[in-house]
Amino acid sequence: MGRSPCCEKAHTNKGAWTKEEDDRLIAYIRAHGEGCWRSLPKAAGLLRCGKSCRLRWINYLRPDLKRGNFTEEEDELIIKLHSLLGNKWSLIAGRLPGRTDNEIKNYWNSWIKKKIRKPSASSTSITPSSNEQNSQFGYAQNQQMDLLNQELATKGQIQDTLFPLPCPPFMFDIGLALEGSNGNVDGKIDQFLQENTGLMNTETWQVNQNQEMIQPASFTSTLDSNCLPPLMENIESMLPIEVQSCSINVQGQMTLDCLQRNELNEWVDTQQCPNFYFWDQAEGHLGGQEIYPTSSNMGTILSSYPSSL
DNA sequence: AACCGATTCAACCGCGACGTA
DNA sequence: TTACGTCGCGGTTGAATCGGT
Repeated sequence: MGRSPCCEKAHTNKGAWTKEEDDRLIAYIRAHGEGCWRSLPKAAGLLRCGKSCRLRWINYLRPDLKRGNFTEEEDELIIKLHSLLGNKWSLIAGRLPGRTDNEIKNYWNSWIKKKIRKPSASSTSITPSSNEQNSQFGYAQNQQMDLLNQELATKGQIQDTLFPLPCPPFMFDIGLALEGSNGNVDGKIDQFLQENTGLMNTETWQVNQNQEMIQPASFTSTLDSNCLPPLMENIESMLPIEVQSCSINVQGQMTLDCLQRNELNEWVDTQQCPNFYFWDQAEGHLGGQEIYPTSSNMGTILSSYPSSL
């Protein structure tokens, strides 16, 4: 026994919406407002699933939608937000008035594909990763990765956006950051962006001199089609013993949960998750709170662990 | 003009989160 | 605590369109 269907599929239309259906939906929502999508189709005289109505309205019919190409500013913002939020399209869309999560997702996916497929003369070697997700593309993953990285490294504006920090870039789990935010998601994201994009200035990060600065073009490891840049740096060469997952609570305080490396590696292996960044001996401030590598010589922040599971 | 591969984007699907009884 | 209903999200699909030959 599975989940009951969200609507009576036998009596619902699927596929492209007609002008008449659009008109009915618009008229109904103008008269009654959004909400109660399940009952809306019947009330509006539509032979559509409630979910379909919601999607049509949100992605296409809403009067406040901005149509047309993305501006450079929007481009930059999307990249910046994606580097922080990952595939949280709805959160990203929330920062771009008039844009929908679906639109941004499509845009991102086509943009990344374009980047990956762009030909290039050179191709430096990349250590093949054992991660099986590398094979999810039907082509030479490593080479394409390299091309992408080269492009990113040479595209000044985007690079500045992606790597504005004197410290290694990394990703946070915004979900954790927002935990307990009591609905003030916008405020938290604003705060989060301020703290982590423009943002973390030179004073706030002091990377150990022995720590080789990570250059964008040197990215190795995995990349899925939805995540840029790849943020796992040579996990096999990590020094390790002990790593920590990092989350930020609503007060901006860091919560560090220690994980054994084995445990981490096991988890990483099971994930198709390039959203990690590791670094040694990083110290600095985050969320107004000082960060120091703890007992081990490796201060590591994991993004997305394990809350996104 | 016709064909065909590439790209775009609207729509669908399944699942998790959340509220409520 | 559990079961159920609803909503919203993210991944995926496939039809339409574009662009090259």
